[in-house]
Amino acid sequence: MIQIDLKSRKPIYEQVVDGFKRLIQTGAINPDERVPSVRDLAKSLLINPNTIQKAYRELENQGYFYTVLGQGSFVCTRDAMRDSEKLERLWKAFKETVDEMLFHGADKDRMIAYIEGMECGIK
Amino acid sequence: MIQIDLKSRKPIYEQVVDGFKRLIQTGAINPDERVPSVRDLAKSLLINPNTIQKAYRELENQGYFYTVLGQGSFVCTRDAMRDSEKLERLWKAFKETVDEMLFHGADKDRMIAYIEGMECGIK
Amino acid sequence: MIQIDLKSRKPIYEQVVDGFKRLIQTGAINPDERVPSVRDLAKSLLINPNTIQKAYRELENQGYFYTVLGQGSFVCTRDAMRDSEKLERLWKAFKETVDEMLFHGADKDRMIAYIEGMECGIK
Amino acid sequence: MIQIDLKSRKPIYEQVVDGFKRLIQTGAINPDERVPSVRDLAKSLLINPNTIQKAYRELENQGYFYTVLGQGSFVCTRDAMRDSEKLERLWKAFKETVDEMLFHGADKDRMIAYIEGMECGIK
DNA sequence: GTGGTCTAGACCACC
DNA sequence: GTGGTCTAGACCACT
Repeated sequence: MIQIDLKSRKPIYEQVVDGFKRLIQTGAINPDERVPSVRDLAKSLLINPNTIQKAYRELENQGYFYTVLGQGSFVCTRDAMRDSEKLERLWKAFKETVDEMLFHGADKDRMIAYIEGMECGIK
Repeated sequence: MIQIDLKSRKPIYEQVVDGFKRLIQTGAINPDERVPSVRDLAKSLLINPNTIQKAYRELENQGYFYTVLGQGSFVCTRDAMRDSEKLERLWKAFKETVDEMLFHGADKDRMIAYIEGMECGIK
Repeated sequence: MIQIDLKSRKPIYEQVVDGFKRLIQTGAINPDERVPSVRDLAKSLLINPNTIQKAYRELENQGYFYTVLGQGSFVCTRDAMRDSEKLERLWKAFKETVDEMLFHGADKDRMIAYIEGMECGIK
Repeated sequence: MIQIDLKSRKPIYEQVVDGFKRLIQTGAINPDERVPSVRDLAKSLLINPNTIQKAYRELENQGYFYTVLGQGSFVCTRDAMRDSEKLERLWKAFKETVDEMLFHGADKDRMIAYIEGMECGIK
């Protein structure tokens, strides 16, 4: 389900976080769906459970997961994830990236095409 | 010239790197123009010279600066900066950001408008 | 009768305990009234009976319930609930909360108004 | 500076968090003041550094601390701490505590007197 | 079974 | 020197 690159400079727990965000965004896992237990995922990824727990905690802080004690972790519903502060940060990153791409000669039309071609995520 | 936010989680040397990229992209400094010496910049930003040194080395590696021994550092010409590998990384970042923004309900039109409104740089 | 939020970080058994305290304080259930059996409540709340059992034991320990073997659990009379130790704990929690609220700019008058507006319970 | 009760049921890292909140609220430490390094505090409290780090990270998430890489952690300015969501949670806790206190016969006037006697924290 | 806490100790990046 | 990451393994609370 999730790919980890041990050689990457990105911390493992962040890779796990980003991996789950992706799965959620693409609809591969749905709201209120249960995610693997900390121990199970740790075992299947050959990673220390503490590292997974850190990732899960981060996902909880960022509003993607919620936890039921003794039962496991679950994906939040989409409205629980709304967060204007988060969008603001994304806008900043978006602008910086776009600026740099255009400076290096990236194709505007291709960029726009990508945006237009994406599903909005709302089904 | 360059703003440093000590409270940011972004390493200072990265802030310096990004700051120079921005100055170059906006045309605030031009190809073959001389940039401040490591010591001077360090003094004016109240930052350890080692940190500036690291930033300059990074800018050299990324093709933005070149150094003439005994003379200082200079901004590269634009063709020297072309780098398909860099563009590829930017595309990846662009797609990830766009995906996450759309998932969180960002406005497509506003994103496209931003891209269209930007100057393409010097042609 | 009692609302359980599985997503809350508060343990379920604590939510049950607090729920009963609330029912007792508001007068929704009265001294010597019988409360549902462990099994019944577990079934109606869709919760493991062990969890309810733990909640009832806690309510007994805190002086809110008493149990008659073979007959079920009942609400204690109010005098049985007096407990200076408990009040002391509440005072500590009260002070801590008030301090933090004031620090974060909460409105004193609104706080006082709330206290004044509350019924003192049965005298 | 901070008292830890190893016997308490409250996790150590939470005790550290609450301890610092208290120091900040009482003005014992001030905005932009540096707090002890993770290692130093761990050594002086005879606690594992990881536990302290967890506490510091929590304080950062809650908006009380900020961190400068390689320099240490610092207390945030008061306006950085404003957070309506936090105040809402505190109000809920306040009401619950007040209700239970009144039910158990606590003295309204003493409660009000406590609130009125407190400094607002704004100096 | 689940997640949560804590320890001991290693290694890295940043300043 | 600073904080950040990761591991290995123990113990506890909740369901």
